Amino acid sequence: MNYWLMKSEPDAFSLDDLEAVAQEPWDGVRNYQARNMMRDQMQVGDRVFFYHSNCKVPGIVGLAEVVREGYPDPTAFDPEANYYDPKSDPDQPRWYMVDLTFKRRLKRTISLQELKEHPELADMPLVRRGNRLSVMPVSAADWNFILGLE
DNA sequence: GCCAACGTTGGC
DNA sequence: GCCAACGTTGGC
Repeated sequence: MNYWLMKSEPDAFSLDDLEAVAQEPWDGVRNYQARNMMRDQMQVGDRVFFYHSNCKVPGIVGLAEVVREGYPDPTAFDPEANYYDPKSDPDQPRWYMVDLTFKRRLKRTISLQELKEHPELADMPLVRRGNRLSVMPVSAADWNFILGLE
C-alpha cells in the first residue's frame, strides 16, 4: 500500500464535496508527473491525504482512499469540458485519473505552516519551495508522523 | 535542442 | 492581488 497527498482548491472541490459522493473521478489533472503517478503507481486501497490549497489556511483536512486504479480521463476528449485536450487521442489517451472515496475528516486542519515547522518533514515535496505538484507521494514515516500530530 | 515568452499554481 | 516558481509552447 502506498501513501499520497492530493491537492484540491476547496472553492472548486472540497473535502465536504468528496464526502457527499460515493466515489469521485479525479479528472482534470494535466501535469505529466501527476499523470504518471496516477496511471502507474496508485493502487486500490492506497491512502490519501486530502489537502486544501489556494485558500485561507492551506493544509491537510482529511483522508481519502483510492478505489479505482488509473484509467483514461474522458474529460480530455470532450470539447465542452474545461480540461479538453485535443491532443489526447482516445486510442492513445494522454491523461489518466483515479477514483477516490472519502474516509474521514481530520479532527483539525494540519496546516502547511505547521507542517513546515517540523524538521522531520523537511524532505516532503509539499514543503519545498515552489512545489506545484497536485499529486505527490508520502512516505510511510511521514504519513504516520503527520497523523501523530492530529 | 535551445531558450524566451507565456500561462498556471498557490502561498502570502 | 501580487509575484516567484515552474511547466509548456513554439520559433529558430
